Amino acid sequence: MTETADQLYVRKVNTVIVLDALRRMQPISRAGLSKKTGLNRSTISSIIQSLLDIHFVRETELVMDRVGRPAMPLTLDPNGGFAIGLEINVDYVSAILVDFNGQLRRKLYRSVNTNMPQHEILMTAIRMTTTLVELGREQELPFMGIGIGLPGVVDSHGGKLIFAPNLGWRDLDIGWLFFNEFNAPILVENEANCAALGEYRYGAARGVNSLIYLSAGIGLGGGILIDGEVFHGSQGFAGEIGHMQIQRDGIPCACGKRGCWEIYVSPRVLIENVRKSLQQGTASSLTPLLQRSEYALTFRQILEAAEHGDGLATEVLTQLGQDLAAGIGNLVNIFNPTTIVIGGTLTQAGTLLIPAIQKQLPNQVLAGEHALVQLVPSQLGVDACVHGAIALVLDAVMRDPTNWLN
Amino acid sequence: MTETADQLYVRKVNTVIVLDALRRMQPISRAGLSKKTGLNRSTISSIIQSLLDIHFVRETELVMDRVGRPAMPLTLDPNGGFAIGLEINVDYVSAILVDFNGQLRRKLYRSVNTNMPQHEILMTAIRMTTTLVELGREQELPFMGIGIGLPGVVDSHGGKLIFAPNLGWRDLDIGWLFFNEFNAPILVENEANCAALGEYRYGAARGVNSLIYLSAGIGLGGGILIDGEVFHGSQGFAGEIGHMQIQRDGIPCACGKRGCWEIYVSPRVLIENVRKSLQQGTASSLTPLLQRSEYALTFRQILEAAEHGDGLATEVLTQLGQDLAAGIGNLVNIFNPTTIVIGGTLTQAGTLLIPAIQKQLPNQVLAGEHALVQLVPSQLGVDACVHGAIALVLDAVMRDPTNWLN
DNA sequence: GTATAGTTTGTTGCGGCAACAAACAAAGCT
DNA sequence: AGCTTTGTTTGTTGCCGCAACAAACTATAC
Repeated sequence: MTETADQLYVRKVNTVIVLDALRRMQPISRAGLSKKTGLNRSTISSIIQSLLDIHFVRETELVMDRVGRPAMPLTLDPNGGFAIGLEINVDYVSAILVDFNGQLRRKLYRSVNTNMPQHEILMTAIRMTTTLVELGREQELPFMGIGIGLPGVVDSHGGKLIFAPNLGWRDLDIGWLFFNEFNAPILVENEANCAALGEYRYGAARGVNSLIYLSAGIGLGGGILIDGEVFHGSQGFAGEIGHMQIQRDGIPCACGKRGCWEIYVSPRVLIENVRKSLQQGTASSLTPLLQRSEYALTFRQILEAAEHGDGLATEVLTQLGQDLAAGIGNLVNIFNPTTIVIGGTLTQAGTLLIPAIQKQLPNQVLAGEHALVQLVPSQLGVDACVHGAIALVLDAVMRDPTNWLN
Repeated sequence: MTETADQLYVRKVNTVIVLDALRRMQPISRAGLSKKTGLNRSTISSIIQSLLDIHFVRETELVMDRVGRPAMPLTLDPNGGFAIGLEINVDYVSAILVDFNGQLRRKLYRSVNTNMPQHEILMTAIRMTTTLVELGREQELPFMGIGIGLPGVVDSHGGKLIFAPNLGWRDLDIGWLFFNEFNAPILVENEANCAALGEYRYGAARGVNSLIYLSAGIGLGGGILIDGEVFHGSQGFAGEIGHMQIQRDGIPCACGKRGCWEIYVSPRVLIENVRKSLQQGTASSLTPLLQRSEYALTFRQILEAAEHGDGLATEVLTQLGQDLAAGIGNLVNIFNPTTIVIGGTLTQAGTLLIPAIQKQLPNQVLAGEHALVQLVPSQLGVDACVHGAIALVLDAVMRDPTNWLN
């Protein structure tokens, strides 16, 4: 049974249109909103009045720069409420408090590791969230909800974590857990999807409503946005682009297949390969680093070596670029997105790799130059996920403000 | 500027809901519609009256099978209008006339070939369409539009063909051409997308609103439906799954890359491979066929040979199954669709290959058994495209009946 | 066989609500 | 003073939900 329409529905639709226009074009006057949305001035006035009543919108200072009666600019009211964005990842938990107008108010960060038992990590996350909730309450702001980003397969509709291989977690009803604790809307989403949403709302792909976020670190995750909405597939398992097979008889992957994309482009695997080459005696400026400590080699060091002309580093990174281009080409052929955001550890390689891949792409894509894709490095970095989590909460409120009116 | 809501919009939304419910559940009474949609009986009565007026709906015979006042069953009225579905392909042009209730009234088919100049093929298509339009007009039905399916990259928004490699056509404003000729709505779409829509509305995947249609013949095309809508990507180039690279150092493809999926699974390439093996003297029950004529070998013959236990045919088809499974696995990891429809020439291999692939898929998919995908052979065969073209037209009318009311 | 009760369908009139149009007040600019 | 633009007020229009009602049938008792 699809949602039927009546007067209440009309009001809701128009309120959402006004809120969205306001968010994107603030500050803007009632008359301006009327022009932008096509709604009558009197209608705008009425809707704005409802939004003023609940502190979703506030008036600022009259501006008298033109002929005619001066306009009263409106903005989203920071005092409308607050949302919390939370990311539980393999080596850290991060949480932020953001007000209704999208301003960051507080940020918390704690290191964790996979040796810690599940409940300890969860308790850490809950404590951090509690701190932020109390902070928001002190400022007398309504609490709008918590967005949670997790590194695994998520049933975002049911608010459950299905499987997080790198955490070693399985079948955890985290939505229920947090709802019991905080009694507010809880929105759970895959980490890469969150990051995609974050870059779309506040980062490198602002306003680009068809994008793919590549989250390369330990594995290779993908967040897909179509029409500004996270793409889940029919059961919520979409976006596992890291295990796209690009070499049928390739290197075995932990997933059981061979030649998965992530084996060729994951920074972790790349570091491993460099280490092996060094141990086999390949000459490189990186050799001393490895001798100093077993775990010294980082992706950044390899990058710097390449920038200084090191042969091994350059070779490995060139190969990485080609492997990245192959997979990205496949994605473009399949999705034809406007933008691809390179996130995770790979972001660091942005300036070095992106131009090379960008140049190579037309050869990888059937539509050639027609299918213009913009490759950009992540702008929010590790914060992309928590900001996306915030967007989950605020979007939900903006899309259905009914519960908040009156 | 998003579409704002007012009373007219309310009426439109509810009319669409009623039409859709009616299409799916006909015959159904006003009271039944009220229960199914949640709209009040009086509202349903009012909307149905408008639809009766324009012959979109008709009343049938009272049924008196239960207690209470007998119900008046309603159906879509075939006399509401007619649509034409057209497919211009490499070796044939096909056109059908269908009434508003989806009933096939007439079907035309003509062989063409790539030696014919573009304008001759177009004239053939226009003549066939003219015949059908006249037929519809004779029956005094309103003309609702023409859907056109083409084997190439299409700008469906602008109604233009961008590039059709197998036809050798490029930059053809076919929407404008047909609009000038017939002065009715013209909807242009890629052939595989049309077929996907056809199977979704009338064929093997009825009601499954997340599906991928694999159109394997000369190349390998893909039609993607998300939420029952054709997925175009940001510029309309999405769905080129045939040129997904599954073997980075694989066989060179006509597109310039190596190891594209379609080289491994296209029936045409498969036949070529069998022919080469035979010429190199591999023992097989197919050898006599090849000796009879250079062009005798068909996909069906290879299938039949395999069914009779021929070694070469079995080997080649087993390999095909594995290659299909690899690409399908990638697609499932990326899209997690409910259903994948195997169309084109490959349909014939359905009973032989599908069980094998289905069994192998959990190994190819990260979510394993969780991501349930149903593989089914095409039901409409070569007619899938024209039926999808019809759906394009009828869906457009059903989604915005405003122009037809009054 | 007839009368009465009960059920379901579809229609009608009314109230409420939201958007729109038009008229108007406010407050500046030229 | 006239013009321009903003925002409010008032009256109108159209649609949906609600509740009452008529219509038309079945069920059941006598």
